[in-house]
Amino acid sequence: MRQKKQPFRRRAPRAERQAQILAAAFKEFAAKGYAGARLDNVAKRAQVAKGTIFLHFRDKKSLFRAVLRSLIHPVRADVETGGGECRGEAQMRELLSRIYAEVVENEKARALLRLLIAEGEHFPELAQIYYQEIIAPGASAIELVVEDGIDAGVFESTVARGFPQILVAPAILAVVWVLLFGRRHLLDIDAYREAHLDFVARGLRNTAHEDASRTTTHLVPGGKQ
Amino acid sequence: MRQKKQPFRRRAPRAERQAQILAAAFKEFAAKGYAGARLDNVAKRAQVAKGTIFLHFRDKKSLFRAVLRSLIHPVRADVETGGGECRGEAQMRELLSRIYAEVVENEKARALLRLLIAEGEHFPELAQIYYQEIIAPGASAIELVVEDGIDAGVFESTVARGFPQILVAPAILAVVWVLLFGRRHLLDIDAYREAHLDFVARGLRNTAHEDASRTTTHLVPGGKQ
Amino acid sequence: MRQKKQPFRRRAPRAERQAQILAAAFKEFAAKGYAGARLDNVAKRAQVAKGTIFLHFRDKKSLFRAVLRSLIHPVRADVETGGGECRGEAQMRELLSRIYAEVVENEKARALLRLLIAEGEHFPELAQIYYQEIIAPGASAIELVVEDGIDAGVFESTVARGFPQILVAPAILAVVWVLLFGRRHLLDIDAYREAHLDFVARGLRNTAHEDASRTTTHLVPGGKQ
Amino acid sequence: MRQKKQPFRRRAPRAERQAQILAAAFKEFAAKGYAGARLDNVAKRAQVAKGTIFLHFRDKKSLFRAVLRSLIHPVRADVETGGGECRGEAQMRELLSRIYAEVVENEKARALLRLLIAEGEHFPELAQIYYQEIIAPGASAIELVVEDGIDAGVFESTVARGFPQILVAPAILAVVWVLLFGRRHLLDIDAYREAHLDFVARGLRNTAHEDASRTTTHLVPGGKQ
DNA sequence: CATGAATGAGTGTTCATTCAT
DNA sequence: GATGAATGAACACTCATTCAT
Repeated sequence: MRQKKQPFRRRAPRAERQAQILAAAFKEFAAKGYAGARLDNVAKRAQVAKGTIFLHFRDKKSLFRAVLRSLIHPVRADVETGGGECRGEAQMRELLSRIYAEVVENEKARALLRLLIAEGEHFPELAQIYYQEIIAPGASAIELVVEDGIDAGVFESTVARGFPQILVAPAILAVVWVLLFGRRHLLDIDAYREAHLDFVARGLRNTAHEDASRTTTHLVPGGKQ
Repeated sequence: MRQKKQPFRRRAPRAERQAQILAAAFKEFAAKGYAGARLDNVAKRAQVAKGTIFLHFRDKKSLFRAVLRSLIHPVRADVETGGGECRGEAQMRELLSRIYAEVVENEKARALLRLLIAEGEHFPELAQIYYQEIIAPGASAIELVVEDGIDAGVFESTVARGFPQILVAPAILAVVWVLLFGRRHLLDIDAYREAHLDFVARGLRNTAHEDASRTTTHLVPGGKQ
Repeated sequence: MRQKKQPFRRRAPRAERQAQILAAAFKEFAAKGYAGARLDNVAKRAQVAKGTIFLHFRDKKSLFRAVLRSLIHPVRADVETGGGECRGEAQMRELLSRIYAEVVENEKARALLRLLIAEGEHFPELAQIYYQEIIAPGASAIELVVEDGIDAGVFESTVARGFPQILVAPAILAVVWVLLFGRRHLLDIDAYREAHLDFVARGLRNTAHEDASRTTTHLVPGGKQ
Repeated sequence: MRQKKQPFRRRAPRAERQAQILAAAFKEFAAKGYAGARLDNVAKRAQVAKGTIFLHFRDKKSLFRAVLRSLIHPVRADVETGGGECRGEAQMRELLSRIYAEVVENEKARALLRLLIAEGEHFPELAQIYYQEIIAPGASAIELVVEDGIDAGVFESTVARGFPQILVAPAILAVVWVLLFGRRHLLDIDAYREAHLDFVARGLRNTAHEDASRTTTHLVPGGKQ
């Protein structure tokens, strides 16, 4: 908290400089795509000389890779921070709500998806990393909740098995929607999320089981926006 | 000043030439994105001189717009060709199956979505057209089936109302999945589609109603691919 | 004068077509210069297909040459149409006035000069033709009047001899002025011409001679425009 | 994507580089006109990479403007460096002689005039600058000398008033002559100048005044060239 | 003859990358 | 290390010229 008296360094330390550039590059790539981005602009945004970029990154491709990697990791961290203690429908609702908060309503996560969709073919290892770091853990988390619910008898056993994607799909659609239509055809995300959660709950619910879980509906916080 | 060699010219009707160029441009744009595409390559692919492109399209942007428009319209046509005579679950299954055939398993439709996600911000009118021609009619079609099912008493009335997107979302996720992971993490589309249809059916079904519609399951053709 | 009933030809006869193109090309070259002119525009202005130009002229250079030649000849004709019967100052005034009418106040003649100044180095034979057809005869005409005036004792013998250009120079300056400043710094051509004529008259006048010629001042018509 | 060879770079101070490019561009524009000039050639002449031009000038137009401006200013400076102390005819002779030295016999000034005549319509602000910096001051200088001569009684008051252009016109004609005919029809500039000065002197001289000023004739240096 | 679609070398301009300072 | 001037290959786009129709 106290102001240090600039101990020794003339400029920002290496890591800080790198972070500056990454942040600037993210903005530029997100706005223009890989091919459309100009390193001149990145430098300007980072308040750094153009040549400096090349001291930290071999070339434009490396910079792009570094940017995407730097976007993937924090999302992953978010995904991993564990869930609460509840089970069944409530747990599923909580999990999906976290996905809304951390992906759908997170501009960086949306930009990441856009860049991966747009350029993924030319940077297959990034899609791979994304899969390993985000998709696979996410899918596992969902499957875990489903299995647990089945074990507990509150979820029907046969539905959507093997395809946890089906349960998150509406969240992904929401991301795509925002990417495509942005401010033009606004989606009421809070209402949409609730509809999604209800639909999933209904789809999973074991109809043979006594209908107690229903009561937990809407107990999920509304999201920040 | 300027010398010519052997122009080797063949006159094709205007529309044909234009179609050639559009097809070539589609491939190039789909492969490289807007900024990454090279008109040189488009010309090569179309077996046409570079200058010829500009005889048919004012500039790169116009060509891009024309390509996307030419992709949107056939999809729209597909969406419009009406469904069969059934109602309720069977009709919903048929409708969603058509979406799989025409969007998920249609490379052009996937490429269209990729390009719109990638460049939509720079060509907002294209996203708008896409919305009007594809999204809005698609959503209406789904809502119609839902309303009809509710009227017939076979669908629960309260679920996913106002958000038909939720019902198609898994199909869109499949598209995104293919765009992101392509051959790397193959999705068993046929199985996925069935899981999706079952889940939707389950989610919509009016549990108070006698359970007859279930029998129609799996009557849908497996898709081409 | 009577309308012929289109004897046989389908299109304009060759010479007429050629004249159309020349007229159009003149406008385009005058407006844009040689390098800046576009044959597409020439064709449009001539209401002819682009290819047609090449049926009448080998290439752009030939067309340019033909245009300038077609401009030079009529001016030459104008210069040659003989003068009146007067001598001395009155004759000089008449001669210079004709130059104003035919060169300074003639848009085509001005455009010709501009094109020759601009491109003359690349088309030396055109400057040569211009010299032979316009400059040399013009200079001779002036010298003739001067010699005649000297013989008649009304002009001083030693002045401006060998350099008839000096006497016309203000007219040329007027052309250059219009080319440079056009509507921006309008020259009152009528007043300017009179000042020029007066100055020349004064410069030539034999002061030993009785001052009778002075009376002819301003008897020259004021020019059209 | 893009590979570099051996950049062989030498850093010159910004102004020096700019001057290199301007000088090269002047040569190219003077030789080919605006539209005919090739920036490739400019770069070659300046021994600079093509891209370097755009580091110093936004585009071809800007470069052209900068070239013309850089030509106008020194001429202006020349025009301004004041005259001697003499008056009347001698002063007029000195003034006109300076115009010969600085405009007629100065290749850059001639090229400037050619470019302005050729392209002035497309760069009206340049003609305007030329007017303000060169034509207007030049005209004023001449008028000053004329007025002064009239006040001193050595010049006739009514002649060429309001049109100082008439007095310089032969010098401008000489420029145009050189531009049109160059080496083909050489003008003996020294003799021409003397004829011009004599003619002007004669035209201005107050015949009522005692004829003393005549003695100053031919005291003017012959010009360099 | 006339047309105008087609050609492709050649333009102005950009921008990732290098390197002298 | 940091800078930003310099590079030049690569790009979008032009336009004189050709020739099948």
